[in-house]
Amino acid sequence: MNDRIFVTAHDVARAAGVSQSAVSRAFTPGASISPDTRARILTAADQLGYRPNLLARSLINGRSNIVGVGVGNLANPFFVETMQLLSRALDDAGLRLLLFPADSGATAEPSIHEILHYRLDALVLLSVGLSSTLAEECRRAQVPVVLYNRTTLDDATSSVIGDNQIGARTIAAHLLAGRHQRIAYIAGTAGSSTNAQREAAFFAYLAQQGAPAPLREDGHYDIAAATAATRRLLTRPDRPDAIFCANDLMAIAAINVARHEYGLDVGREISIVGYDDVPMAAWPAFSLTSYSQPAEQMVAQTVRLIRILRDDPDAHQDVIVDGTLMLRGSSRSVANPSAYATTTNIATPRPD
Amino acid sequence: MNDRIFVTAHDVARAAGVSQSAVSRAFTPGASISPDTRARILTAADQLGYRPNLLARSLINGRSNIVGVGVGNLANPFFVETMQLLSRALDDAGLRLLLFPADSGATAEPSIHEILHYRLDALVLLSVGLSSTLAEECRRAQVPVVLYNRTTLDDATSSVIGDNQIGARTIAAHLLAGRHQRIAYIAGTAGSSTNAQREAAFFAYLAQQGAPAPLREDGHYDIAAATAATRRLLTRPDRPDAIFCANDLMAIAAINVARHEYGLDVGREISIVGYDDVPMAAWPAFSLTSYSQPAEQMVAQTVRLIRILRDDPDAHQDVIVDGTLMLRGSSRSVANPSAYATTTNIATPRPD
DNA sequence: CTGAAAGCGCTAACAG
DNA sequence: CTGTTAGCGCTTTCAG
Repeated sequence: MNDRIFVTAHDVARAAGVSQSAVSRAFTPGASISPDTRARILTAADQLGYRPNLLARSLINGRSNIVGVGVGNLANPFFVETMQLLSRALDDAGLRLLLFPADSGATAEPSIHEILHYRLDALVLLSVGLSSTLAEECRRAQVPVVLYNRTTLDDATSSVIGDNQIGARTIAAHLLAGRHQRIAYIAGTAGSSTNAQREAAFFAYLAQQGAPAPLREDGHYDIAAATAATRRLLTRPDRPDAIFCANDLMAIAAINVARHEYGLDVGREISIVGYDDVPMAAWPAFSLTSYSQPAEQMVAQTVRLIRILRDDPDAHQDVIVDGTLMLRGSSRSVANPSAYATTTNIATPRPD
Repeated sequence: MNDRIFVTAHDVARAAGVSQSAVSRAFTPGASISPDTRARILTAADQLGYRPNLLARSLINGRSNIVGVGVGNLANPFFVETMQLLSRALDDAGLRLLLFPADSGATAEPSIHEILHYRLDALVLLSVGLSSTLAEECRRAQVPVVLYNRTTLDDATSSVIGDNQIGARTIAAHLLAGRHQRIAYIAGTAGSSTNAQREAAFFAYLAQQGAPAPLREDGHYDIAAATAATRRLLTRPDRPDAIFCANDLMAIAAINVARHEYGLDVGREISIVGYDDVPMAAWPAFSLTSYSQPAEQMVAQTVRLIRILRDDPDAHQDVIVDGTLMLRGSSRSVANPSAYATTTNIATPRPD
């Protein structure tokens, strides 16, 4: 066993000729201590290389300033972007980010059970489902949970999501306005609330407008599955002339297949639309029309919720953030996009 | 202030009619306790929803089982892949991953100074430089440092890197074998050891083979900068017919520019080669020839180092992991690749 | 095998 | 403003 010997507040106290609690005060922002002794202590501390042990501090005030973050699958750039923003936002809020891997599926990995043993200020689940046993464990451990890009019927957990209803409806309207005849939908993971909401709203809007029910394939929010799904669609005799993929990752897979395997002119012979508006969507290689989920705002809301829940664990709420349909080359252009922009934003960005 | 009340070992002890230390033993793997009382304690603990407080435990045994990970920029998919693998690998090793954002530059964010106050078992820096002050702080805090995809002259820090020398030489040989006339290099971040090593080896090999010195532009491992660099290169009257980009992210930016802005047939009119072999490189949209850095092996080595350093902080070592040149469509094909494969692996993978 | 007791390093009243 | 005194929740001798 490695025996690391650390400099403690006692050592500093002895060196500075003060009590150990004086050392503590010297390192506590608003504590009452004379500038003189404080300076002396800080000098001694610096010489000895002293750093207050945050574990001990957390043990006392009962909170660790640590937020647990469970991430399922970083293959989706939307979550990468989110991680990036979240780590900075938490940092700015003085919170540490304890990361743990989770299955994208409904249940989280066993390790989360252990992670809960830290006195987490909150637990954020990025597109990871909350199993009922995990919810129960968090309740017991008194760790507030924030679901990101996911919702649950459980009333006691907070969530931050984009407006999947409006997003899917706007995309449906966009495709109808483009006079597409055979529309298809490539679905995300079956159990996910994002897919459930997008799919329901998409199908409902089309039905409501008197359009035929779209074709449907499963893509599981996964490149390989979406690739296979696209192949199935494009091999059909009644090949669709428009595909709405439940996220950008799958849409990019679909573009790859349509263009490189079937030689289709994406944007003319077939329209492909995604969801999330990941940075890659703007690349000329894809120029993907996509409904944006503003990660920056969603992260800001997440941190806001965490700060509230830290002080009042029962103040759970659900936040819905607006998005925008980013019109790009992968979908057939329409004369007047704003004609169907009754409920949401639509933008025609210039390529980067 | 929110006052969360937690179940402690005392509560369980009272409920089970044993001493508090018995409760501790019940939760300590190899402790001497009768199966009978152990079972009784576990039952009581379960009923009360008791979880041992890991902060208190860490306070005693002096180690937190937490590894700090500093990440500069997740725009590069290589680091995303690494993060994914690393979080799982650490999890399997029973270690927690405390993430903090860092500048890609030489110095890490201020927050790292605070993160060091936890009793970290180790600190991993993903392609983030180690400033001398940070190194000094880690030494004082007795936190062993592992540099990932980076080296430093500092003898007291460990590192895990790919073989940049061989990689760059292999790429140079590949381009020469393809009879390219005007070769260019788009460099990564100036201060980074990866760029320094790749650039030096690339230039040295070309010179050694009697080839003219390549053109050179700065790409800073950044999409926007690499895009601009490529434009500068392709606008020249003596446009290069081959570009080696110091990583895949920049190579993909270069492909985008060459193909969509200059209408070039990448792989015939111009060869573009990257470094890292990120998953995207295999997509048909890019089909990027690239020298692989096997993230899986590099992560495994990193975790191995951490486990060693946990017990012996002075056991620093530098690990170099082999890569493979993945030949794809973005570079002019060569009759017999193995002809110049004197020092490394070369593969011609099938597209996914 | 078990309980009592002594801390891990720090903060937070409490007197002075 | 400062030192003293209790602990935070747990592990770990040390007796029994």
